[in-house]
Amino acid sequence: MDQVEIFKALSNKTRLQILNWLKEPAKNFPDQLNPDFENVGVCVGQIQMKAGLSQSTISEYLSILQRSNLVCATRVGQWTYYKRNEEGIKMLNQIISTEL
Amino acid sequence: MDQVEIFKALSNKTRLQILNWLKEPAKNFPDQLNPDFENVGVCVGQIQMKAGLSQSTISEYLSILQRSNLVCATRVGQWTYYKRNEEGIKMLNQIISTEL
DNA sequence: TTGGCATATCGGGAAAAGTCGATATACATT
DNA sequence: AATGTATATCGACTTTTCCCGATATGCCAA
Repeated sequence: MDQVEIFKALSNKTRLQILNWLKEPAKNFPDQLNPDFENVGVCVGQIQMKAGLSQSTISEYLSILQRSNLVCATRVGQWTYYKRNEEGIKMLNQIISTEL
Repeated sequence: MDQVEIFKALSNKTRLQILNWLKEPAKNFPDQLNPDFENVGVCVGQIQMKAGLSQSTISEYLSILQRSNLVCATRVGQWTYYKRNEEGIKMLNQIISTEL
């Protein structure tokens, strides 16, 4: 994975916020309906409402984060749930502390 | 310092390379004339030659890195020497490992 | 199978970043 | 003072990013 792409993914206030919100889904998305959301993640609509940007924008932001392995997605029925990809984030930490 | 700005500063291949080159000035800038360059850093012209972009572009890139506390500058006569700001880079590591 | 949601993708307009050449500034030498 | 050199800043142009609304896709329920 290209380092530049990862940093680009992180170069946006909303995307950084999403990553942060997903640290504590229960706290940040109290209206979440899916009872299993702690495992599976938070659906796009919830994130969109919280971010206050358009549906298409948030959908794209999430796929940008996904391409950089910062979040991962699970499709369940008509919903796509996103959660942090702690593996990828850990790897980023290593890249930064060793290669930067 | 705004996290987004730091990530933007890192969202460019040449700027990442500069940061890396400055890890080992002696190795990466063998034509360096200033005998004290290990302490003071590498001058803009040397970095520009190595990067192969225009003088104005590199000058701006260096000030972008400086604004994010990733490098620091020392003016000596008509030269400006840049070196890594290890303090700032360490702080970035902390930001990333705690806040991301 | 038709309609209704949730999400993804497409096309576009506005803003920001990338990059250059030209010019300005600042210092050093004659 | 005049010239030369190193760096910074400016103005312009191109490419990329930021967002949006509209449309497409995929799934579910009636």
